[in-house]
Amino acid sequence: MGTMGRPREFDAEKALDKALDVFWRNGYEGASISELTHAMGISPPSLYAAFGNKEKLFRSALDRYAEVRKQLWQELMKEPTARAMMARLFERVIDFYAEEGNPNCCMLVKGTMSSGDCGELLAQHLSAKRAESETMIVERFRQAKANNELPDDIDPEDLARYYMTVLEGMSVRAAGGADRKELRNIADLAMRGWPGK
Amino acid sequence: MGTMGRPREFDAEKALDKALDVFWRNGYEGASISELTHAMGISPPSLYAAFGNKEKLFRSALDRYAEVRKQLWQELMKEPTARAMMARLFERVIDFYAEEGNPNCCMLVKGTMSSGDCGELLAQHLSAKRAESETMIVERFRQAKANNELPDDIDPEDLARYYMTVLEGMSVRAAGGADRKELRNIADLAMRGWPGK
DNA sequence: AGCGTTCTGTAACGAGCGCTACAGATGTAC
DNA sequence: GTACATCTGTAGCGCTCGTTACAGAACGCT
Repeated sequence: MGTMGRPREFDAEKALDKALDVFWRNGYEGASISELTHAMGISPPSLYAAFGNKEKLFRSALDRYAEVRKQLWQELMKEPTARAMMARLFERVIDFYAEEGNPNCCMLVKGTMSSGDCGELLAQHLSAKRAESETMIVERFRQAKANNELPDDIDPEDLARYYMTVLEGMSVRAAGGADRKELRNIADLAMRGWPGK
Repeated sequence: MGTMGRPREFDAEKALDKALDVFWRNGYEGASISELTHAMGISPPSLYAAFGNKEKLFRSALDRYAEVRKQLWQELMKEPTARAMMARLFERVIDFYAEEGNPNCCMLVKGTMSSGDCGELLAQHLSAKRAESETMIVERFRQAKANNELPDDIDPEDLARYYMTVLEGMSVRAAGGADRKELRNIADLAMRGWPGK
């Protein structure tokens, strides 16, 4: 069997990327089907046949966003020290938020704040995605502690949560119009507070 | 002239407080007129006669939110040192975010992330409100620097922006389900990074 | 060729949105 | 009392939302 019937005339992955862009910019509720179909270059029935419905499409877009982000972060974990890793992560994130083409925010943060009542399950999905990134940092910090890079009274989980919080705060600032310089100042002060032995 | 015609049968301030609660919990787009009127205990025409339209109602609710918040913060500025002020501010904000009845977030942060295309002017209004709070901290830090509480190479504006960012990040975490203990850990690490001389 | 399967666009569904026309109710001014 | 001004609820406006019925088009299979 396999490929029976009329084949689809659009690239599902490219269409998903377009949908991701719309969701990222407007949030879940702010993105309408008509705007999505227009950006994706397909008609509503094609969208529903390929992605189920609006919520499933959002989840797919979210998975794609998280996947790309995870891949970018993964590289940084190889930095020789946890401190260097964190400094580079700040740089990366600043570039990401300040980049012209992008919406100036993290999609996961935006989704968390604007999910509202649009589905408790959706909020859980978002929470899980954020936790994935945080876990990467936790593990890097555990490794750092084993290497004696961190004071004894610092819990890797707490420290990871703290720096994730700063990053999430920076996303709010960026969405509010903060420029590259302001973001860099924030990152500098965060790194200045790095726990000394 | 003055009071001609039939007098209104509801308390406009109490109705505004109810509207604030709905907007706070659901955001601007997520709050429907029917939900608002139901919570406020009035009918749509009364709402429009008293508050203009949905956007103006939101702005009024926002002003009220910011006013209360500003008043709470103002007290803390009297703390003897900037460091003590900041520590107390963290406590206050944690209580605020962890309080049962409240939505677990800052309305200004939520509004900033979920405004989307619902009006550029609205985003500016939100931005101005956030700036007001930040200015309070900047001035307290300026005063602290004059008192030699802060290192020479620390700019009060930068430091205020940094701590505001942490607070905004904490709002994101709280919205994502963080409990009091997690928030306290974040605040502790932020205060641990307080710039030493 | 003919059939079954799947994709395509058009066009529309019911529901909810923000908002308001309207008529009745309730106050002041004369 | 009569006239005017304002608030009140009902009922509905036009619109957009997410979603789908439907008919036609494009493929593999026999």
